[in-house]
Parts: sequence; structure tokens; C-alpha cells
Amino acid sequence: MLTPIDQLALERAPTFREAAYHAIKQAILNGSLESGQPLVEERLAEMLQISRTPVREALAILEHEGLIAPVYRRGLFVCKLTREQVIELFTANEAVEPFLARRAAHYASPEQTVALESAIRDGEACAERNDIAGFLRAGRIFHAGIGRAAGNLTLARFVERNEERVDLFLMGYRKAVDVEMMRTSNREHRAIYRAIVQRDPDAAARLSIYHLQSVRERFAALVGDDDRDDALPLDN
Amino acid sequence: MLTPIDQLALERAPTFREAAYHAIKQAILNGSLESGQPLVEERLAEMLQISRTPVREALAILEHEGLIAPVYRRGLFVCKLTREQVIELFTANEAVEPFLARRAAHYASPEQTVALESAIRDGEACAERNDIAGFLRAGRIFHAGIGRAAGNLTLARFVERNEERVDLFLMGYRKAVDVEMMRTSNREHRAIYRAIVQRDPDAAARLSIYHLQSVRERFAALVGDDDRDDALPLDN
DNA sequence: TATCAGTTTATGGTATACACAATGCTCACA
DNA sequence: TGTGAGCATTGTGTATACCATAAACTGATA
Repeated sequence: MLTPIDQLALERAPTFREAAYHAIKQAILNGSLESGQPLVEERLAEMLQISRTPVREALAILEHEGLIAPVYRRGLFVCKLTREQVIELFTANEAVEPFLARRAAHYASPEQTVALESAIRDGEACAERNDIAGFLRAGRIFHAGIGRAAGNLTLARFVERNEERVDLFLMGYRKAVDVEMMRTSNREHRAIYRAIVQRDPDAAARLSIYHLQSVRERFAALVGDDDRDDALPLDN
Repeated sequence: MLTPIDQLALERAPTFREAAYHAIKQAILNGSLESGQPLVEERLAEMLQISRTPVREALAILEHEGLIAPVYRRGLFVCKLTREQVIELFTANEAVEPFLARRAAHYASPEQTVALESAIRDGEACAERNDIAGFLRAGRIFHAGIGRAAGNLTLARFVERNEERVDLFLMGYRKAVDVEMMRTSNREHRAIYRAIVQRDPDAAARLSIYHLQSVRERFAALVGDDDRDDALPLDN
């Protein structure tokens, strides 16, 4: 997984750098690039059928975003976040998401609510066929969609990046994710969605908070207290 | 302003890319790189005494952060934000900063409060000698310091980036910034600081909200209703 | 088995080349 | 004097080749 950059990719991203950035990020979040092995520039360039130059620039950005981390002169590795870092990300989202849900209930346009619905449906379909990566991706789209509907691109992107990093962590536990977890999450998404459609800001914010707590609990159930400290201390 | 990368710069940033990133960002926020003229890679490389490659990588990151924006095959330009974008940034910070101030009042360590105090003092000194760029920089350090004291690096960095973009905008109006404005802002910072030191989370949050509203008002007074729409529609 | 030297690998950086796009300039022409 | 076509210039976006460095691997030797 990490196919050559074709015409289609270039239509969405004007430059090779951008296309490579998206392709590599996708591959990381799909789990196609396993987090143990290093990302070798030349290999990536070969896979994408481009030269090292735009690959390096894409990697520089991904590094800055905290998805990959360099070990000096040893290579770039997909980040292994610690539990503490993930909890920090949860906290960050808790500060922001209820705020966004509230505003989304105020401002969401019809097209935006349609986008939310389709993200939920996508998530549901992925859950049923046990496609973890797809389920997580749909979740990111849903949360980012709320941000957009709230009319604040800055916060929307912030949440999206946080979700990406959380999902990256969760992919490491994907064997432990079961269908029921995903279904629960989807139900909560749908509840938030309904509150937004019904223009009920208080409910949207409340349900958003509930969802985040619920996610935290599922996270604790997944990760538990096991002190698997194989995580590299890589705080980009 | 944009001196060659020396030993000192390399000590703080391990690679040329990182050093270039910091140097260029500094120059932009100092106002040394005027926002009208393009940032020419080769010129920057020459000034920093390095080759184009690390400069390009640094620029790719700055572009991704929304401080500079490319015009396809015409060059990179320092972003000119619109009023609407700045207001979006204010809103984002309003969602986050009271949250951080509250937590900082809980968790701030002695070293962290010392850092806050020194940032405030720096801001005061800059205000008296009418050093706008320095005053803004001190403000960024103060706000980022609260984020760090709150124990959430993710949110701290988010606020810091937002402040950077706001300050970039404000530098465009630096002729209109007067000492009294800066003094007012500094007083508000000091009030937040006191609440944090006195371990009064409610007061810290309240004063943080007050400060943000006050900043917004000063912003409106500065920018007013004048429809100077010379701003490029550059939303990175 | 343990150690040490040589080989391999891949980054971080330099340098160069070139297509393409946009801009500016020149100069002929009206 | 004013206009416009064509050319030169500029600078990005990408490719390519090369090097120093440092870590990892390999294998020979004691």
C-alpha cells in the first residue's frame, strides 16, 4: 500500500510534495507502514515513483506534525505515542470539541450535515465489516466535519490532527478493538449528529462531552494498566 | 536581519532545516521580512549561508503552519491574513486559553511561574521602549508558558501557533499600536499571573476570558471597519 | 565466546541541471 | 507617443549525483 502518484492524486494535490504528504500519511494511518520499521526515503520515493526531493519535504512536514519521528542518522520511524501523550490529546479535544459541537448546532449548513451523516454511515459500514482503519478514518472525518460546521477551520484542523495521532496509537491495538466498541462509538456520533440537526446546542455539547468520556473509558479498557513501555520517548 | 546560521543556532536546533525554520520564522515575526515581497529560496539560502535544500524544507513547514503561502510558480509570500481569519484565531484561543489558565493555576511549578514572570517583565520593558515585535514575542512566550504550566504541550503549541499568526497580522498595523495598548495588555497578563501564583483557578480562567475580550476590543479599535481588502485570500 | 575492524546503509546536506510558468523588458510598429 | 508581440529573466518544482557522517551489520581473529 503506497501506490505511485498518479494523475488523480495530482489533481487533488497540486505538487508532488503535497501528494506524497497525503499518500504517506494515509499509509501510516492505514497501518500499511508498520510502526516498527523505518521509513526509508529512497524506498518511499521508489514506491511513489518520484524522486527523493519531494519525499523529504513531505517527511519534514509529517515530522513536524508528530506522526513520524527521526532518530538521528538512523532513520525516520512512525511515532509510538505513550499513553500519557494520548491522554494529553484527549484532554486537548475535551477543551475544544464541546465548544465546536455547540457552534455546529448553531451554524451547520445543510451540506455540512449531509457530510456528517455520510461520515457516520461510512463508519457504521466499516464497523460491520470489521475495518478498523476505515472506522477510525470515518471518525476523523466526522469530528473534522463538526469543526467545519462550527465555522472554525483552525479548530477543525487542530481536532483532526489530534484525532490522527490518537488513531495512530489505536492502530497499534487494533487486534483488541471489537465490533461492539465501534458500534457504541457510532451510536454516540449519531446522537451528536441528531442534536446538531435539531439545532440543540446544549445537547450537542453535552453529548460531545459524554462521547469523549466514553472514548476515554474504552481507551482505558483497551490499554489497561499493562505497563508495556516499549514506546519510544518521541515527542516530535 | 536573517544572519548566517552559526554554531549557536545549531546548538539549539540540531539540523540546518530546524535552524532555518526558526530563523525564518523569527524574521517574519520581527517584521524583517516584509509581507509584500516574495521569499526567494536562493536569497534566503544565501543569507543563512546554507543550500536551498534545508531552506525548502523549512519553508514547506512554515507553509503548512500558515505563516507563508505559495503562489504557484510565482514564489512564497508572507501570509496576509484577513480580519475574518484573525477573528477565527481569537475564537480558537477563547476556546482553549481559559481552560489552560485554570489548569495552570492548579499545576504550575515554581520554575514555570518564574518563567511567566520573566516573560511579563520582558513585555513591560519592550512596551516602554516601544518595541512592538518584542512586546508581541513576550506575549507569545507568556501564553505558551501558561500552556506548559497547564501540563498540556499539545494545547500549548496550538495556542502558540495561533498567537504567531495573530502577531503576524498585528505587525502589519504596528504603526497604530501605542504604548498605552501594550501597557493595558501587560497589566492583564500580570493579573492572570497573580491568579495562577495564588492558585486561584476560577480567577485565572475569568481573567483569561477578560483578557481575550479586551484583546478583541483593542483589535477592533486598531483595525476598525476600514475595508482595506488588500489581503490575499491565502488560507494556507 | 568476545572483541574489533571493515562494510553497508541511510540520513543530512551540497550542488547542479532543467522544464515550466509568470513577469518584465525591449523594440518594432502604428 | 502609445501599444503590443516576442524575447529574456526569474524562481519554483523536480530530478540527479555526490559526500560526510554515523549507526548497524558482518565476519575474522584471539
